[in-house]
Amino acid sequence: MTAGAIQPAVRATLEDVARAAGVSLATVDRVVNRREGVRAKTIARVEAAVAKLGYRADVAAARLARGQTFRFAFVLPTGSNSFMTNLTEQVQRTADWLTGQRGFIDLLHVDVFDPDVLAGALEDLSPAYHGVAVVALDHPRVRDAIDQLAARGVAVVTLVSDAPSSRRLHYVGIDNPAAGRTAATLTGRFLAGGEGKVAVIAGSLSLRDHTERQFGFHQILSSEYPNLTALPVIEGRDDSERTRELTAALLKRHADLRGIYCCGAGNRGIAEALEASGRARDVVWITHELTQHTRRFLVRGTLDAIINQDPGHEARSAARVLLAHCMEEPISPDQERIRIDIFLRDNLP
Amino acid sequence: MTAGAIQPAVRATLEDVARAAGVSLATVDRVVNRREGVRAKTIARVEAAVAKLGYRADVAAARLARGQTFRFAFVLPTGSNSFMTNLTEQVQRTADWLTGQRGFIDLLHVDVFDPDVLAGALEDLSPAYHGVAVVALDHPRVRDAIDQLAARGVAVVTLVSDAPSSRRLHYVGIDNPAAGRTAATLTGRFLAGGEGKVAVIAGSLSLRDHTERQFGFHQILSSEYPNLTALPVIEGRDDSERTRELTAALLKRHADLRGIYCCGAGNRGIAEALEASGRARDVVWITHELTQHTRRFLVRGTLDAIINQDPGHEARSAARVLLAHCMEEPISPDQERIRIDIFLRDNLP
DNA sequence: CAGAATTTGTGTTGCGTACCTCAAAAATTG
DNA sequence: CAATTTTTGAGGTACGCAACACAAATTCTG
Repeated sequence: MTAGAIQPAVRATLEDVARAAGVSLATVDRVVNRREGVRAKTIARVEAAVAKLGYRADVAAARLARGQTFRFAFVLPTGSNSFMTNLTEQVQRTADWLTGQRGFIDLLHVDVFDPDVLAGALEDLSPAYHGVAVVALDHPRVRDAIDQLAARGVAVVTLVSDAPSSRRLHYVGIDNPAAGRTAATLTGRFLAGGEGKVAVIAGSLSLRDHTERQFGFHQILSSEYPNLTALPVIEGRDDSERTRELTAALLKRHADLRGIYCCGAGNRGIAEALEASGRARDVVWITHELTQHTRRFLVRGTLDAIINQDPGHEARSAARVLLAHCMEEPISPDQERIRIDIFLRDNLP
Repeated sequence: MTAGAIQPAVRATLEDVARAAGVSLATVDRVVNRREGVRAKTIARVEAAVAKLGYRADVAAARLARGQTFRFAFVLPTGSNSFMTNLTEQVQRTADWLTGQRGFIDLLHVDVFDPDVLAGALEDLSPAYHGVAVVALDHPRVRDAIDQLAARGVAVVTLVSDAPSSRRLHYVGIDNPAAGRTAATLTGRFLAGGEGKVAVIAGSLSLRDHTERQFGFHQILSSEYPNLTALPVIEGRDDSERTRELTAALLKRHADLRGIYCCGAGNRGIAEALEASGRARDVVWITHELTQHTRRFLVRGTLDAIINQDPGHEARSAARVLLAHCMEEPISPDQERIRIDIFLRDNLP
């Protein structure tokens, strides 16, 4: 328990290992870097010394000596919804950090909603990139472009939105069906046994993440909360004005509308319609992504809960995964798993 | 939008800056490391060159050259509740990571519930430590021990449990009143308008985090959910068996018990009592910390929600804060803020 | 056992920065 | 303008490792 004698804060170096194993520095180097031409017996001796001294390569020195640098491209959507603006900002902060780690990020903005444009951008990418992070689209052309990059030896991670059957290295984002299920459970429980209708508003049903969310939502709603009836999914195209009109119509048509789940953007429209109707307090509204707007609606009580994915975590995780892959280092999956955050008024960060 | 001509992946070095500024390497070194004896005019020239070239020190090279190493002590509770076991494990993983960053962590276990023992341990700490992370206790002797460390120039961060009026550098942990409010909102909303009693079980009211949580809980419950009556707080001493007995008695005495909020440990006891009573589905039970046990209770439906703080984030954040302080680097507050996680069955990681 | 092949040792260089010394240049002062 | 102080330059060493060349020692082969 007590402090007692603490070990000196000095790490074993390659030289120490060489001395302990009774071999030369070059041999240790051959062993730790897995080069050819060392007898099995010697390898064992060196590895024993490594284990005994607890040798760990000094990453700073190693990187310096290697002099490698890595270039990554981050391909994000053009357009300006708050979440993507936020993500862009976080990617920039991550780029700053990476600069200190001998990594470089180029930020490209393309219209990711158009498969051809997105695929084209990926195909045009300079072969100088060691890795690419892309907000993907689950579409044959995009998958193909990703596979081509992978075939060229470029590490690809999908960000926020996945292309599951492609040869991407990793997906950095939340489990969207689970997010939908979470929204359904919150809706169902907040309405605790009451009856009525629940509306689901998506940006577009051609976006995989939106469909996955609404799938998860319906799954739980129908199995666990039979007293609630889901209305047919409405497509708001992530546009506030259009979403406002649709929501207003919905409220007018269904006097027994008890809940709204929005699995895309366009939240400002929903808030306006809800507040104008005077039913903001009676309708349970749950949406995705913490932004300056959704935060305000939540604090005000119009919005009941936010399902969130943290763009900062996502940007950093994508960079870490790419970097680790390039340096042939392992990644720890549960540190890279993106959480589905739930925010109520009380636990807003 | 297109890839076009990308910059070479080479960073500007100190030499580049020297050349661009038309001064020698030594002068650049004096400027960037804020040493004495450089004219204001020259400083400006160098800084202009730094800005123009976007020079950022190579952290790897800098660390290597400095050759500094840092020693930190992490003082955690003895005893074996799941959360603390988990935290210990995460501190060990953080220690692994830190080793690569020239930092060393010694793990000390003491009985943090005894202020004298904890204060004694802090006082006995070797002066060789550059920083200390401690699961603190808000008690005069402990505060004093922390202040003494701070006076000696040792950076102290409190971990999970704070000692607010001490001279600690930083608190790494959640906002406990907010966590209590979150629990109250969940309880209130899950019971949506129903009437009845709600029990609050704490480990001990002498633990600041527990009292803060129950304070937040009561605050929201009384103001927002007047239909729910909070019973007097019960102290389970974080002991499963004792908590089981208390819960069983509670369930027996109050037929209209609708909710249980446990702001400490001892959850296995609550689960047993609830399941034995056959009222697991009717009573909304909310507790803290995701562990193997609480996860099981949540999946099974006995438990309704978990308020969580991520021990991995906490351990890494504490290490980052200590390291940044030692290297006189700034920290970014919102990256170090520990989130209050809400886990339902659907969004379990 | 000679010759070839394999394994190991010695030695060097360079990565980008920190930190140091000493001398040279420039600015300031009397 | 000389003497003094301040500022700048030149140069070196060290950090721990990677990467390489080449020589020496060891083992294997015919």
